[in-house]
Amino acid sequence: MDASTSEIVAELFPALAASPLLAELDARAQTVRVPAGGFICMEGEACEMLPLVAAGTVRVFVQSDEGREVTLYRIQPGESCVLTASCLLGETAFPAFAVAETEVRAVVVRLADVQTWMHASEAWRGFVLGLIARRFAEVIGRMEDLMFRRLDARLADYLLDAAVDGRVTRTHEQIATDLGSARAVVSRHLKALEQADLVALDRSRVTIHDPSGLQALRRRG
Amino acid sequence: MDASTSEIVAELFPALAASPLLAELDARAQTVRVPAGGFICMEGEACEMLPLVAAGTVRVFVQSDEGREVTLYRIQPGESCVLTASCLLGETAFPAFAVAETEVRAVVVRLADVQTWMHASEAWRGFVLGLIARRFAEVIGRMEDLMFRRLDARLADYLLDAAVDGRVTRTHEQIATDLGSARAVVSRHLKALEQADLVALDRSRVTIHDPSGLQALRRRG
DNA sequence: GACGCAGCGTGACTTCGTCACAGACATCCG
DNA sequence: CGGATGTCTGTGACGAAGTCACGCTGCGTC
Repeated sequence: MDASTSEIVAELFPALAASPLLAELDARAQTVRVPAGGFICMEGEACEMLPLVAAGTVRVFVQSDEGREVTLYRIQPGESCVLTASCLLGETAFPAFAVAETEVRAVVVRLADVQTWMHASEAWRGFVLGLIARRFAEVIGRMEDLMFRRLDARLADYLLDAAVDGRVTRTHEQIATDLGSARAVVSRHLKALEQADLVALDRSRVTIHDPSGLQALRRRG
Repeated sequence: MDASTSEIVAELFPALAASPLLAELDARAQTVRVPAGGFICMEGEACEMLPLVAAGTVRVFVQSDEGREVTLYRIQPGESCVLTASCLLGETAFPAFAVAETEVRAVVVRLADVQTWMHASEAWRGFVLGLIARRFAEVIGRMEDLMFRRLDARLADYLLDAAVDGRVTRTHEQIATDLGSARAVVSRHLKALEQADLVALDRSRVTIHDPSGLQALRRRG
């Protein structure tokens, strides 16, 4: 069953639930579904819609000619694709890829409405600006991480963060693209962690045995 | 001799020269000078001022604990420190360092005025949003560059770009921090370029002998 | 069971960052 | 002029990480 635009906004985007804007959103925005694996926006495209994610997650990443990838960040429910907003407002081409990781439900706002409300609504303005600003800082932090920290530290971090019930159910390939590394390198590091009795390895799964041991790896090189 | 705020804005920030805003700027903004090497903003600081650069250049970079640096971008006259704007608007801490490379003259706008004009002036809003959006895209492009291209390609690019009259008057150390690499590595690559007769090396200077040879290195690798 | 495929393990090699140290050059000063 | 000091550069040795290639294993399908 689908929630209406105003229900979604009221629940997940409380900053936008002020009365004049909420009515506008209800009248002019639509809700859409994107299947898992669907493209939200491609590199070099002009953007025409701003999606406010209601359910599911979107992965935003850059990709090299040879196919190597680096995940920039993920968009969670209650957030928006600020790169889209950014290229709407700066009139630049979208500099990355955005793909639905799971099925995504989103409220989409047309370019013209984005602009209109930037001028008319203080709530909208604050919402969009805040998102862009926080993502900008986040991406810069990610860059520091990628450039300055060693892979074993980042891997330990990642495993602790991505674990559900002490398990990370992802392939080495997926882990590598999230970390901006290569599959073979991740496999080697995971093997080393296994030999140090910090984790156990199965097909598409890493089970954490010693969280505090991983914790110790997070800081140092 | 110093130009007045309104003269600077009229010349370098034409987008802001519309009449009501220009008068406000003239009344409420100040011009400042920062000596070469002076800090504009430090990592983790809250920002209170937005500088609009009128003369000189500002280098914005991130730094590791061990002192390695990566230059994110440079602010030229007519531009502004959008990271400052971004953390004003998103209420996040400044995620990098900004240092004057040469003496810098700038019009500074107080936080309160930045906010007020975001609401009141369409010209101001468009100016700030456009700057943030373009920088965001630029930083992501930089990240792709750092992660995916080999150093010799980036070095060739850099030399062609930074050359004035076929000469780059910088130390290997400076080149390395701009490229996000290490001095010794840059020295080695430059030596290789010299042995291939593409450049000549002197103390604090690289002279380009074969631009098209460098050009050929830009893409591949 | 044979086959195909996705996921993983591993060795050989290259690129790059780190560390250490030595030589070359500039500037300042006695 | 000659030495002292500091900056800049060259280079070797090493480790960390990316690339390439190949083979193995578990698991589904026919």
